[in-house]
Amino acid sequence: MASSAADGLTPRAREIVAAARAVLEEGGPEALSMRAIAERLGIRAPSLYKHVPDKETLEVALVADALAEVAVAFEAAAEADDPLSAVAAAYRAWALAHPPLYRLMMDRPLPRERLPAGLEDRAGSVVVRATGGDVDAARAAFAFAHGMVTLELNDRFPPRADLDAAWKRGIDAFRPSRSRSRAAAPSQRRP
Amino acid sequence: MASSAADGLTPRAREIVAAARAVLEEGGPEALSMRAIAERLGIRAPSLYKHVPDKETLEVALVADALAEVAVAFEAAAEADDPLSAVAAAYRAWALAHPPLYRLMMDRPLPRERLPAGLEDRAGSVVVRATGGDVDAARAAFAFAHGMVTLELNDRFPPRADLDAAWKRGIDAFRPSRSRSRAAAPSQRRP
DNA sequence: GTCTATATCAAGATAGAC
DNA sequence: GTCTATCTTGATATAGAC
Repeated sequence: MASSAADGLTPRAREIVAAARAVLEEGGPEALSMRAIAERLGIRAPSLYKHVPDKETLEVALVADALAEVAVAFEAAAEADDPLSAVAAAYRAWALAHPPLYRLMMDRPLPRERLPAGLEDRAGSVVVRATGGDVDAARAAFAFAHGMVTLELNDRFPPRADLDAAWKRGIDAFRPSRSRSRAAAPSQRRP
Repeated sequence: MASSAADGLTPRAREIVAAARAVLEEGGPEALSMRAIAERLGIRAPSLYKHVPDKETLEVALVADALAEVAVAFEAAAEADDPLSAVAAAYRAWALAHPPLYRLMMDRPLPRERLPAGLEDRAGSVVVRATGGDVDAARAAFAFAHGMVTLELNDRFPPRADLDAAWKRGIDAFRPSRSRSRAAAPSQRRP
């Protein structure tokens, strides 16, 4: 649950990030105001600015923490017998456990220049390995998983839709397998 | 470009919806304020409320128009030799041509009770037919396409990523085909 | 490190005159 | 059908005292 400490944040700033996360996860994106974060800490909003320059810094910290957590979950799942299924399951589970944080992480371009170096690639390389090195399949699988999660979170499927079956159908489509034949040779370039 | 007229909106209200759409498409979601809509019409914001009850009604109308446009594009694409590829291409093209409208349509639950009856199903049934009646494949393909589009719109892929190849890889995975074998029999239920 | 007071801005919406 | 004036709310952020 906690996060890495390799960022440039003071201990008090990390407490503020933790409060921000709690506010976000409990109240959604609209609830994430400097006032609400301060209130959760028992202080006033202006006091936050002694520890954090602005709200955007908090959001970047939340995104970095989320990415790191997903990467950790992926690396654990990659050890399974069926890595692609396990990674997909980990992705789905994390997203459904943290909907507002997932949206904060995914609903806009990544602030790459403000993120720890290599963080983005950690999760990505796990997926490429899980598709047997096929980067096109890895990107397609990523898109599939992201699409399934957001459609699920946004209640876009019919009420009785069998989402487990849809997940399985998608994962099967991108799993490296001797039994699946395709016309063109799969691309084996590395990320 | 225009929209259906089967809604309960007066002609003046439809002009307001059109202005709202222009504001949204040109300025993004944050720009969509009642003030900005009014300004585009050369009037003041309070005047809008003589024609439209509130802002949410405008957003619902925009979503309904967007859904109808996508359905029309789908129905045209369904006539192609390779329906699934054509429908996917139509989806991608529409989304990339209207990013803020696409997000407005997709980034939250559908206001189903305020939408014209059957509108949601029109696009959905085209996809199910394009996957040969396999609803799991249809849902997976929908998720794949939605994921690709949003990741593309949000610049989440590496700068040099070959997205055309990823699209092809995904579509190939969900196309009904004699050459593709799977363990379990595909579900043939109808939506 | 926290406070109060305040600046600044912008949003949705209503009342009532014309 | 449009206007002005206004209400209400809520946001980020700064200044400066304690």
